[in-house]
Amino acid sequence: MTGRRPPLNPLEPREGTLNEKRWSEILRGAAEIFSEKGYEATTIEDIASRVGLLKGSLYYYMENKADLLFQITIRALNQHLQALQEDSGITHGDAVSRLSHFIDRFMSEIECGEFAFLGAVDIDLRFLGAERLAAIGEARHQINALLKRIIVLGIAEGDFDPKTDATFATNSILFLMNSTKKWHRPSGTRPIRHVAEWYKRFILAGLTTSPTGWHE
Amino acid sequence: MTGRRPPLNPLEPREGTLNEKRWSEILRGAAEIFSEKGYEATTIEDIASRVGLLKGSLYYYMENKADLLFQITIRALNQHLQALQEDSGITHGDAVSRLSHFIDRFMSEIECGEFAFLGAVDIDLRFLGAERLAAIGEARHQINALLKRIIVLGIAEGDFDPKTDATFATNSILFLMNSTKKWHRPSGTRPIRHVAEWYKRFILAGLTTSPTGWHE
Amino acid sequence: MTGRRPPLNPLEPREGTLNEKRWSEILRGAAEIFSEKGYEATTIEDIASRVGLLKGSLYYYMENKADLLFQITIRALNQHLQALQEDSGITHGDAVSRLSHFIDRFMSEIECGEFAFLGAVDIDLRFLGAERLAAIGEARHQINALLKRIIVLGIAEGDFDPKTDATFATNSILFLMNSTKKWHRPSGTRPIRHVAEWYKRFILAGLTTSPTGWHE
Amino acid sequence: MTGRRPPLNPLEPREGTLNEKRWSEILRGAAEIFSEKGYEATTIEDIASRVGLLKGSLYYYMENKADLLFQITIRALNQHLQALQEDSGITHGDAVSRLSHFIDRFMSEIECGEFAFLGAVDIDLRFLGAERLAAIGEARHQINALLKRIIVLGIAEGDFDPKTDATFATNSILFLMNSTKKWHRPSGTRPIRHVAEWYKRFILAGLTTSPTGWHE
DNA sequence: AATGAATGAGGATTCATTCAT
DNA sequence: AATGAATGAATCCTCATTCAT
Repeated sequence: MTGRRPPLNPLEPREGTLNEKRWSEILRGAAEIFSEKGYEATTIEDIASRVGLLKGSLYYYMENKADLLFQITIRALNQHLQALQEDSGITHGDAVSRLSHFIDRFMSEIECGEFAFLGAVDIDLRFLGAERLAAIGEARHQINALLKRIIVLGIAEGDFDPKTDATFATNSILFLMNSTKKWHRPSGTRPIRHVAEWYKRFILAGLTTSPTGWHE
Repeated sequence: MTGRRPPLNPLEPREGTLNEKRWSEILRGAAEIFSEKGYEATTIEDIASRVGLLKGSLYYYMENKADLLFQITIRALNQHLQALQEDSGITHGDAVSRLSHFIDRFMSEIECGEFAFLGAVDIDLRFLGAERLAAIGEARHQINALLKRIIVLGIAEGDFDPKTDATFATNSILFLMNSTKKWHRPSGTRPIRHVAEWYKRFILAGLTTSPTGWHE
Repeated sequence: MTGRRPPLNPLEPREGTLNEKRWSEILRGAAEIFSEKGYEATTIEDIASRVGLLKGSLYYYMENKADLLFQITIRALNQHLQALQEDSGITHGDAVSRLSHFIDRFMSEIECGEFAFLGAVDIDLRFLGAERLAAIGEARHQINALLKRIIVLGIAEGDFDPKTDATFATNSILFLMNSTKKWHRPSGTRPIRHVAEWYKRFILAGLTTSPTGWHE
Repeated sequence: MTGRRPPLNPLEPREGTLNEKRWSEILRGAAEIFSEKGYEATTIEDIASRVGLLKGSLYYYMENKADLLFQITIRALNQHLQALQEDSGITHGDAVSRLSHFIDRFMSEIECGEFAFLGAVDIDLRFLGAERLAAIGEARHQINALLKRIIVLGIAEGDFDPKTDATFATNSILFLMNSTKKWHRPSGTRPIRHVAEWYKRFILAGLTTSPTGWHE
């Protein structure tokens, strides 16, 4: 319990120390503003006042601004990953069913995960150091790998077109879903749920072996 | 010829008056650096020195930094739009063929259009004023509408699943293609061309009426 | 016992009330860091953690940062002065012998006095208020006066060159010895002891009446 | 002629570019304030306003605050060194005469060199990077070596006590002279000139072979 | 005695922008 | 057309200090 601890491992999720609730509030507040105005355009003061603190006080909790960006991103990714890994519909059954569950779960995270709002903009991670970038890359990779395995499975099972490039497909699907917040403004008549349904139909049809091949 | 003109219409493409070649060089240089480091992280000095000028000298050509961002974006979009509109494969034939050509042309612009590199990052347009944002929105809308018309046509022709929401589909396809540069590092064995082929197969299969419906 | 007392006399050695051992530890720790990094570059947190306390806790013992600097300096000077005054070799005998003892004692304080390390750098006292500066000036003056008396005596006794300006000589000798730590890194082959021997020879020869005058 | 040049060689004396006169003014102003208040206590704004510029404008000339400290120090040392090297009285004749000239010249630099005032305080160089510290160390070493050669010569010639440790002697003499400004406040009756005379007598007597040895 | 939390006044540095030449 | 010089507002971060518990 010793004030801001020394710059130990820069990846340390910084748990268990300090007022953990405050820290979460700060991350949340920062994430909101980052997604509203972008990382660079966001001022430390912006964040502080959203949380009801003074500029300097934030430094009791964080190392620096980039720290915030990293913690937010890694938290969001990890929560996302965990949610996917814990969903038994994703880890059991045939590939078509798994993929369907994957899309559902992924979209529901995008809609109501703790850092849901982050999806609205690509936050620029270039401000992070190499080590931190790597940590984020790793988390992303895990999600990627999870999906890729499903696709490979589907090809093996004969449900997905064998000509499918699993890497292309994986990236396409992930970026497709991640782009949702950029164009979709949820409304009563077209909630995110509908988009998820559309994705399922579109993606599954796109991957599925066409009974009758098509031109080319 | 006449030095910097008064703050006319902020959308004015600023044609004629000034050394058009220089201006293009500047836009190009700026675009490169913007996509390398992001808009905010790019300094006027960065741009100036890439073009071989001194900071202050840039102001002979431009109004301000955001000006640059706008001009680059609008140019890129307009070129993109024009290329699509002038491609007769996109404006003639059945929807399946048109969409196929649309994807091809779009991807080839992404690969070798004047501002191709821009695709690698979402450049943040929040720095632009409302008026300029609107102009960009309009250009984007036109591309969007072009594609949407094809999809609506395909549904009418019975080639695309009638349950398809044209708006969802349009956005999906556009964002899908626009995300390419974010994950694809072109290499000898998997050039962008291959990705375009994949997109065509994936998207068309995704839209096409499944002869035998699928689960749900 | 009574927490931090009101801002009494800023020179008050703060005896009694508080845990004297802790206070000494703190002074010692602070002195070390001051001499390592300089006064300004040293943070309260640096000091606190060296003593195993938390930033805020230090204020239970001290008034403020400058307080620390003052207490350290005045302690060091007083110990120095006392050591010199209590050395009978310095207060008895002829001037040559007294000066020789003075140098020995002074150098041994520099080597192993409680605040020996302070000598390595001139600690900047400009952060102290006038009153405290005066107190330090007074302590220094006493040491100065002690030495000066010896020199005057030596001149009177005819051992030192009558043309000697006692003030110049006093300052020269004192600053000479005080500069030792700035250039001398003690090693097995040239311990501080050797430097002290050199000083004795050099200084005494420098002051002693030249049997045969020299040029000028 | 391109604005503040890139952080080339951090030792570059930064000559020939920019308004050289301004740069000198800035160095001079900074040096004055550094010696008045110390490096850390000096604000960039302090310096700027002494030169009649605004805070930010200083950065047109310098890299950062430490840059200033370095340039000042290295300039002062180099001027000092040059003055010593160009004085033929120092490079010709017997050691006694050379040393005498050395002291004279050195003291006159301290009195009226461009950065004379610097002598009043030991400026803390810990803020400089390793490379710069090394450059300064080198300059100091040259001065040191110059003096040391004279002393070695004197011993060889039989004028200086053969028991003299040339390193000890060199450092003593240099630090002795450098400490002058710390205690001497020039006045009509005791100008620096007198101190120089005293140093010559004291130092030469201190080094010279005592015709009749003394105790020990 | 000690701590965790907060404060707020600075201070260094950056940079878009201006403008006389 | 281009430049060198200057501006000044903005921003990140530091740190001595306070204080309720």
